[in-house]
Amino acid sequence: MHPLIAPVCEWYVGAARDLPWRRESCTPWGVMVSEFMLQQTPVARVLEPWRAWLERWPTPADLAAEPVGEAIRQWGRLGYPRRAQRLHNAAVSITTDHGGRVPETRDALRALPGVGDYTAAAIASFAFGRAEVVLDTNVRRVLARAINGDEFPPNAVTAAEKRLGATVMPVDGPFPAAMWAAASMELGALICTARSPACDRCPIADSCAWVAAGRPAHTGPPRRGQAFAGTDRQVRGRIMALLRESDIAVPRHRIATVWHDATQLDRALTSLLKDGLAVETDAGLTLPT
DNA sequence: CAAGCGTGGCA
DNA sequence: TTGCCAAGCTT
Repeated sequence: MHPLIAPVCEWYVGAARDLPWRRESCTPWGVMVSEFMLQQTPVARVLEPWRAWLERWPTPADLAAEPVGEAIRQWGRLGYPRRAQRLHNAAVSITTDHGGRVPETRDALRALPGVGDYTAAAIASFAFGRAEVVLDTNVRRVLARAINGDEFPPNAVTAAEKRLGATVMPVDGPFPAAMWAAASMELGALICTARSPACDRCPIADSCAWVAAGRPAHTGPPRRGQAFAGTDRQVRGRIMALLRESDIAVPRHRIATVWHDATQLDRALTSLLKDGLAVETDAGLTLPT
């Protein structure tokens, strides 16, 4: 057993947040919805939308029975509305191809729209207790610091990180792999954070390679940021907000009021139509049916 | 594989 | 204030 496992898991027992998708009563579908919503979105902003979503659609079949536009509308301001579209598509696939039950294996999960390596491993682990290497941004940062002595992991997941994750994951012993996955994520979220790590409260600070090295600043390629103001993303966001709030088709002249640059507006709208996040009728634009 | 994809809070 | 960051996925 890797020496990090016991202290991190024991810390987790006393420090874990009581998140609704971690409760025993939460269904695999509830776990899956949480994972989609948490992709690039903080926990605090997911709590209420998650509750409302599960109340409206308690099973994949409930969601699959409605138009994808309803999923996009219900998604609200969570951001990246294509996640709602893909979650709906995944619900349809689960209903038609998996008997209405969320698949249990990483490979079957990975085949669903919107489910990548991380989300497949996370659902298999948290919903079904399977032993999978769960590599999210938190775990990657914990491993980068504690084992490699780097402040931050590489920009994209590397083969070396996957090997390291597999090496550290417990195979037997007192701490299940799924517990390690949740505990190492929680450590990254609460203690070993990106901006201001609380090493004074960290259960593995005394064996952390980064702390031992004097917490050196990140070297190597700059971490890519995300511009937003003035980008097509911002324009798309404004258009989608308009469509979500309207029960009827929104004419193009009303769409035009949300952005000053007609060229950029047209580019954004065209991309939304291409992505299937909006559709055009004679009366104007609507969410897809 | 680097770039594109929303949104809001916090340092 | 502005930039960074938040349980990533797809092409």
